[in-house]
Amino acid sequence: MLQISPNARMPISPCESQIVAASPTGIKTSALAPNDMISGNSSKGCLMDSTALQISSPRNPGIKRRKSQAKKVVCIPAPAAANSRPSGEVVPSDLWAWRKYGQKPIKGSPYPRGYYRCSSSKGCSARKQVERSRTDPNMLVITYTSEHNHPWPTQRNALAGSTRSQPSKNNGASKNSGSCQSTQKATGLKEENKESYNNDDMSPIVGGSSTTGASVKEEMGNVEKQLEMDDSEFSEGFPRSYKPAMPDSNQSEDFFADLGEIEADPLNLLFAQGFSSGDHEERESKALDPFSLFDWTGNNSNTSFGEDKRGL
DNA sequence: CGCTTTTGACCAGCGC
DNA sequence: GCGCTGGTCAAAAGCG
Ligand SMILES: [Zn+2]
Repeated sequence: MLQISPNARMPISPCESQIVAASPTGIKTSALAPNDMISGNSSKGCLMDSTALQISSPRNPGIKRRKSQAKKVVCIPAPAAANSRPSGEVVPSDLWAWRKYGQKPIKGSPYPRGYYRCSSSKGCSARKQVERSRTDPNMLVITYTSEHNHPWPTQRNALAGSTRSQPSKNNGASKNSGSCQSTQKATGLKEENKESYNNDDMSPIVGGSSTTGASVKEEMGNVEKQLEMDDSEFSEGFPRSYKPAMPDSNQSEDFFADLGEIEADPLNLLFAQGFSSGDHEERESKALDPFSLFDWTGNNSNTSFGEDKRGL
């Protein structure tokens, strides 16, 4: 599945320099406002993270991490433009299993935003929001919220699961609309090719920039409150000490939760691998090994990013 | 049979 | 108080 730049699209070099000086005042490093000024260019992935937001789960008001919600905004070049080639967009999300639980059009963006949740563990509160960059239709902005409380290997058996035919939608002719989209094995990440998603008054700038033309257009409203970030507690280190052997242990969960947020930034990994544009429906050759990943991760986080949460 | 995706409805929060 | 927006849940349907 993960092919390295199938379309002459060099292995994008993700600016994984998320450690941008998190100035508690004005970090306009474009680390937020995904639907606004993200992705200055459109050929490289940008990974910025750390965005403290004191938001308590709507459903569970009151229960919030001792720390603010850590958000990671990752901009990556979409494998396929929203109108480029209907081959099912598959983004090298992470190696985690995500289950889509919602999708809604976002004001200020012609593209909808998908809400994903970790399907690995029940207690895992890791969430992911995927939306196409407004300025760069070929750019996907993935916002990670919360962290996983379980080791990676939780990929479990994600077989089955499709449903690309709208249940109650006109065209009862049962067209071949969803001819054969294939089913992402590891629940990678896919996105439908929504054509013009006319929203309110914004013109569907679809197909604007195809690869690098990126004509960052202006924004309209809602770009005011954006300097409310003040967090510098990154937790990149992942307890590589863990081995794939704790599907869903409460203790582990608590444990993790306690140390706040840890993550192995699988993105890096995926970045390292390169991106792939949905080409075939039969991409299941996981070229990634949990072990490799782990090793990679551990090594990286432990060596490059340094670890603060070593207090386990 | 289990799991996933899809879509609408529901709810809370915020602004005015 | 109303309207808007964002986020989540729930039900239905399909696939392996
Ligand atoms: Zn998880």
